[in-house]
Amino acid sequence: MTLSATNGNTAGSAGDLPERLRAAGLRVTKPRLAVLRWLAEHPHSTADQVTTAVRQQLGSVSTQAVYDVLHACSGAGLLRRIEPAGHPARFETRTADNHHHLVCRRCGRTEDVDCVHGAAPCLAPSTTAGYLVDEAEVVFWGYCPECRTSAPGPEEPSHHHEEGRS
Amino acid sequence: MTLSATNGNTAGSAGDLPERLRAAGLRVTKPRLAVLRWLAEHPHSTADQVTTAVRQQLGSVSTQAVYDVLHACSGAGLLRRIEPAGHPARFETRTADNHHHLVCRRCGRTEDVDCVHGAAPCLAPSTTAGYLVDEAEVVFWGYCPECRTSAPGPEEPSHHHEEGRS
DNA sequence: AGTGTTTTCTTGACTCATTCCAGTTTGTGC
DNA sequence: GCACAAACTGGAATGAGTCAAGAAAACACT
Repeated sequence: MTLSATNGNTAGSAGDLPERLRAAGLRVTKPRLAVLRWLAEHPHSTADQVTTAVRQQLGSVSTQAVYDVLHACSGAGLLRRIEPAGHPARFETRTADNHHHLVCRRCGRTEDVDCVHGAAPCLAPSTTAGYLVDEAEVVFWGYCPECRTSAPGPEEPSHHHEEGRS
Repeated sequence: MTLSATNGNTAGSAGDLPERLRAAGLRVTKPRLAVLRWLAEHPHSTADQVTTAVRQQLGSVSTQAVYDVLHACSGAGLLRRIEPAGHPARFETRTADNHHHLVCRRCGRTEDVDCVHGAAPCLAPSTTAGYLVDEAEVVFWGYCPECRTSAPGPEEPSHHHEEGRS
């Protein structure tokens, strides 16, 4: 753990990962670095995708380790977890700004969407029913470019419901 | 299985359920009536809660039957399914209007929220990345009145069957 | 009403994402 | 270097939901 430092941070997208981990009070381990590095370049990956990628890099990593890393980093604010209904959870490194997501109903592909008003215009429900609201999550559902053109696959139970939304 | 019919529709809150089922092209069965009747009075119930309730009314109903009813009615537009991240799916009978939801992070309790004041803004993502967007889902996360006051313990499974209130 | 056909319900096994457990390894502060 | 706690391994388990084959019931028609 001495000479290999070289900091081969080619992308340099997320700065020093070890530093950020330490700053968050987390130990610097190979699985964590690999997970964070992967997600920095491949946002919105599922736990499964992360696991596959990390295994290719490190040789062998247990499923549990990946979930643990994802949880630890999510809790520490290094990662954000998004769970589109009907799809496995996805993770991203963009945690600072408030943005929403665009999710493909069919393949689950997810993209970031900045809120039109920049800030958080959606954070004001008309009635809170006594709830202490701390977050407004907005998900735009649709079909990604690829799924739009490809034939109607297995997913897609023919929802023929088109309501003008509000 | 003969005389017990008597049509004891005491509640009759949502109009003629059999009529609505037929209008939707679905057969009128006891499980379906029971599920719809329960959901009309207990919106945002989980499949498990519905199953428990229906079993108390009809004696015995299979899990599969409940899921089938929920699916059939969702597909026919009689029910709407909501899947808050990290919580089992919930169902409601309000399908006509477009409204959003307020979900308790701890117990999953869900309430309706009429459209946000400036509703339209969020329905127009700044970038669609080529997606064909057909729905904007808004979920307000927070803590319900009960969970706000109760101990700040971690997640509470709260498998309370038959929550007969609302 | 009786019959037939289609849809719906039952039972039970199964998938998938995720978590729990017990034991071992590894990073970090001393 | 040493020790301890945090992190990882491997495997089994959980919970929500689905699939499949056969039995039962609902609707339609005579």
